[in-house]
Amino acid sequence: MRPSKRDELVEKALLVFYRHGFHATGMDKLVAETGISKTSMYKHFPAKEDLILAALTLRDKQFRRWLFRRMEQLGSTPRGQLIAMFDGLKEWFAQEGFQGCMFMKAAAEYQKFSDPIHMKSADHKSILISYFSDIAQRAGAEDPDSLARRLLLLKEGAIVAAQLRITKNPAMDAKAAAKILLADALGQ
Amino acid sequence: MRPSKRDELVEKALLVFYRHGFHATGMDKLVAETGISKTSMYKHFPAKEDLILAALTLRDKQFRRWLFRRMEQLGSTPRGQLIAMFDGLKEWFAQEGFQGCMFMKAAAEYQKFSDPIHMKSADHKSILISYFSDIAQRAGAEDPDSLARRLLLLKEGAIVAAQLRITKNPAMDAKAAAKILLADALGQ
DNA sequence: CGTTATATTAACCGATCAGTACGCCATTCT
DNA sequence: AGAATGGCGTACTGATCGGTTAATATAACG
Repeated sequence: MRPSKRDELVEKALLVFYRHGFHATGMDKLVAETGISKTSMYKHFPAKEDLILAALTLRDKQFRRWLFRRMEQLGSTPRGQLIAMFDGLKEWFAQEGFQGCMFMKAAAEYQKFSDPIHMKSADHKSILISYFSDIAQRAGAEDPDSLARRLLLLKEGAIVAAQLRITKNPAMDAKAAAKILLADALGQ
Repeated sequence: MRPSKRDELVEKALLVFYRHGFHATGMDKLVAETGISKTSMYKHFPAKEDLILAALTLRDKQFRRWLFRRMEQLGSTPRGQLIAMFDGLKEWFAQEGFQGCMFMKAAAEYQKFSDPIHMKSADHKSILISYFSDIAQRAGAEDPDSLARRLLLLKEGAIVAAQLRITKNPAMDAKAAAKILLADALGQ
């Protein structure tokens, strides 16, 4: 099944938003970069906000699929998978075109908690916590939610550090810290 | 010398940028919110970017002064000060009008590493690391830089979590994690 | 009081913003 | 072949963007 014109638009818009930001990306620029006419865009999405939300939905799906799969590939045990997350992050940070977390940036530009874009960004992170918590429970953590929240802090911090390039290898810093936290939570 | 108009402008601009974002804040809106004429603004700052940089400089000074003082007040030992940072963060998160880290948001809107705004944001975080590292050394850490980087990850992660409200008490999650990392680094 | 320097209002600039109206052109149905 | 349909590019809308210009108002200082 060939990708529909709509999906093609969302995919390309996602890249442009990710690279240049949301407010900084005008619809005209989107037309120029995607080659899709403005009329078509507004036929699929009545407003820019709807297009942004669609892009975030796609990003959420893409990112989770990639991260979860990579964790499974790199880690053989539940504990190993949690630690492998940071190996996955390292790969992500090293990718050309890495520009930080799209949801963080979206929340930074649309700050109101009631804004659908902000809410969507928060949802993405909540889903990650649930996933981490499930694995933490299988790993035998006494308080899997607590461990999941701590690992999320390390992950988000590492992304910030990578985006700003304030440290050389934030993913491995986070990995080292995660090992210590895991040792504590799982009783070695 | 009477309080300069320039400082007044920067202070007010800082608040508006923090609350509404950078691209979303036009110069006309700044005129409306500060009561300062556009001509005066452009006399002090030749471009919007210069005003943003001045606001970030002020924010850097304000935030560091506040955080470092609070750490000294709440912690009596070097180790205690590092942990007290997260008590300080908790207070910050609870403040009305808390909207996340201004430098994160600035870096999110001005993504190019060569952009002065991005560089300024990264500088702020680097200074924090140095400060943490100094304290970590006084606390007797074997590798104070490494410990400082890990604590920064927790701090940045907590700010993200607080901004997005994805967990209830990110500052205390980070504090608990920090205690574990400190116990490991200081061999207690 | 007059001169000078500074701050103000307000209009204005071209460019761009999100969003819309319209006319061209190819396909399809008759 | 001819009419109708629907997708698409173009050009336009009023509003706002960052930034400038000119004339006026205010204050300081001799």
